[in-house]
Amino acid sequence: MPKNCNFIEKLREVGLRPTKQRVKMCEVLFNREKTFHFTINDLVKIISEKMNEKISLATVYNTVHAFEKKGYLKEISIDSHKSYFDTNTSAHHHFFDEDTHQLIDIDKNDIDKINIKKNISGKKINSIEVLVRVASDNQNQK
Amino acid sequence: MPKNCNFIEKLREVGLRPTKQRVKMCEVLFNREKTFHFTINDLVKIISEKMNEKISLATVYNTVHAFEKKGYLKEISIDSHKSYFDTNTSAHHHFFDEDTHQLIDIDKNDIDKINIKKNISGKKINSIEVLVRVASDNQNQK
DNA sequence: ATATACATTATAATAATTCTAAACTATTGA
DNA sequence: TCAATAGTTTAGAATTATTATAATGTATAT
Ligand SMILES: [Mn+2]
Ligand SMILES: [Mn+2]
Ligand SMILES: [Zn+2]
Ligand SMILES: [Zn+2]
Repeated sequence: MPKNCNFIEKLREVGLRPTKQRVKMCEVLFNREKTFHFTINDLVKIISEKMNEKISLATVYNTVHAFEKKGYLKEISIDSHKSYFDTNTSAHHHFFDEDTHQLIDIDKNDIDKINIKKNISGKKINSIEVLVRVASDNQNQK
Repeated sequence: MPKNCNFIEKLREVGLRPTKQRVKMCEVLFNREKTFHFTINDLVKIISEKMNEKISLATVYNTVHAFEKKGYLKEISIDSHKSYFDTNTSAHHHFFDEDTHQLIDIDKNDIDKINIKKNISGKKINSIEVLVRVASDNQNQK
């Protein structure tokens, strides 16, 4: 019944000890319907608001990186000044809203397949990702 | 005859005083045939090796940002831990070589036009950029 | 030339991230 | 069970990249 059981097993599967802190973070990160994009600061804020216990900043960093290494999270580069993370770990495309600084996944069906005609010799393609920067359309002013 | 004249005028055009340091940086950045991708550290190293005079780190930061604001440079996000800059200021696509951490422009003709079928309502698209991560193809081992 | 606004510089301050080492906890197996 | 062990958390220190400060220097317009 406690949905935590999922997470305890999930953590064990990849060899991470299911500590209180890690299970708590799993709940915040993975008990969601939609992809979650966040910065470390977002996450610390959410945890300290939603939960009543304290968690160390170092632990949030450690845990995010542990999850990243185990394939539960992915780091996204849109802004060289901040680290964004993503619960969608597959190669995928994003809108980046320059007004709100929000990342939004682009549905696979909403973009035509990308075709690279010429690659670099001796190299293989690991991923192809598109970043679409959007901002509010201010043509609708009188 | 001195190619600096270009840069002195170029700087004046956008209202930047053509100081010794700025002209020097222009030479390093824009006296090239191909697009130049660099980090601030790269640039400081190049200047201090190629030139004989000292330049302050703060000036390099200031000048890069001044050039960025005036449209001579563009910041590129591939790695949330480092700021990369690009002398190609148009919206364009990149290979990122994960072995060497080198950025390489993708020629416009080497990629099909990207088509986004569904946009976010009330937002206009500012740019569409593709990042292709590549790495050495290690299938060619005996 | 002079005045003025703008730039450069060394250094200090800030912010994000990582390190350290001591205290704590989950797991193992006697 | 219950220690022994390996792994984890934590507060705070250290590191790194970047930005701010404020004194000094320089370009430009009279
Ligand atoms: Mn990282
Ligand atoms: Mn920047
Ligand atoms: Zn995403
Ligand atoms: Zn480029």
